[in-house]
Amino acid sequence: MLETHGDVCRLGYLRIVPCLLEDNSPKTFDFLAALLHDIVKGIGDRDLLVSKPIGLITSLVNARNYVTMAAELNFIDRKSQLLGTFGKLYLTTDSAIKFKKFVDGRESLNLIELITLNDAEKLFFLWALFIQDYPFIQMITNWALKKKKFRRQEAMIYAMEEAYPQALKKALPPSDIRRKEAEKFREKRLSIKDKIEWIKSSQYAKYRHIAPPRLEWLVDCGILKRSGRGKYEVNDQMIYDQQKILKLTTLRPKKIESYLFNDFIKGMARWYKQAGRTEVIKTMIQVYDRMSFHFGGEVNLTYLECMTSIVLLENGLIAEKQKIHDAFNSLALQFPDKIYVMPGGRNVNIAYINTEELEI
DNA sequence: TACACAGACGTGGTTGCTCC
DNA sequence: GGAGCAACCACGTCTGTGTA
Repeated sequence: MLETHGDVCRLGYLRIVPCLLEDNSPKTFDFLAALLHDIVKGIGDRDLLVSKPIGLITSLVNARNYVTMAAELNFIDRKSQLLGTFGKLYLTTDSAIKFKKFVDGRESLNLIELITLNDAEKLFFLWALFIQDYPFIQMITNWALKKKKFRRQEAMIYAMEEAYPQALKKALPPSDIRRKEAEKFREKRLSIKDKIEWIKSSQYAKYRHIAPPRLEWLVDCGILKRSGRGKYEVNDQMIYDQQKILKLTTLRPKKIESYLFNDFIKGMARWYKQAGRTEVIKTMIQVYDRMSFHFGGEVNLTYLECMTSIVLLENGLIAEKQKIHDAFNSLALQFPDKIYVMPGGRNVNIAYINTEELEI
């Protein structure tokens, strides 16, 4: 489960962080925040935005909160202060190229481009969030989809007094004091009769930092939309199948990748052209090259398949993970001396492709 | 028009690292 | 080992504004 700050509402900013770490030199969070703040502070076309989004970076302090969020999402590895797994994975997308150029000053972006995710990125962040914020984000998503239309206040009450204690129960040992505290949230809130006193309470401060960002992340991923100040509703224009999102909210982390990139992605097929075998293989090799650059020689086969699916989506094509897996296997049979899989422990398979000598 | 509350903007306390 | 400092975390509070 992620530790959050109420400011950190726009997922789009997180795409910049891996680009800042691509040189493979460790950077402190404060230094990264200063870089991030410097890069985005000049972009001031906020008035042009129809929806007036919240969570824009306006100060060094909230840039710092975005860097912390990047670490929570595993875009940054806290220990080494280098790229984390999801940071490395993001750098293998086509979309990352635009942000690398932006960071280097070779391309300029406006605020809309900076905070808006394309469909492939929405899927990428959905993946990262559902893995890293398990099971809290699942519960909130499930509640929101069933509720259809709601106010921020009621979402906060549900999130903090029902979902949060349940999520902590799954995430923390029974002895952990935070579990016991969370179970008393409702009782404590009801004991405060005066609304002003409630809003000034430390418990309300905690609510505001934990629940609202998650609603905004679901807006960025295209599942919810804002329908006024503090109001949300399910986005009826979303590219996903609502039933499939509901199913996604019931899965354990181990099942999420497989479901997201097989059944779930099928629900998006009406918007995309099916990828052919050649397109799948060409993209997979391209993604492999990018991944081996960031991960070293050892490329996790599951990640390779998921990222191939995402990069295909960026190019208007759709292919399920199973189809990509089959393409990999058939290629491995065709070129046994250039492509193979080696066991990497804990059921993780490492793919090796000698791309230099491979002719497709 | 009042006030409830959303959103912005900190800040004090804690942790952990480095150097002597 | 402990002092000093930087980095980091967990709330806290103020202001502006949408809504009843």
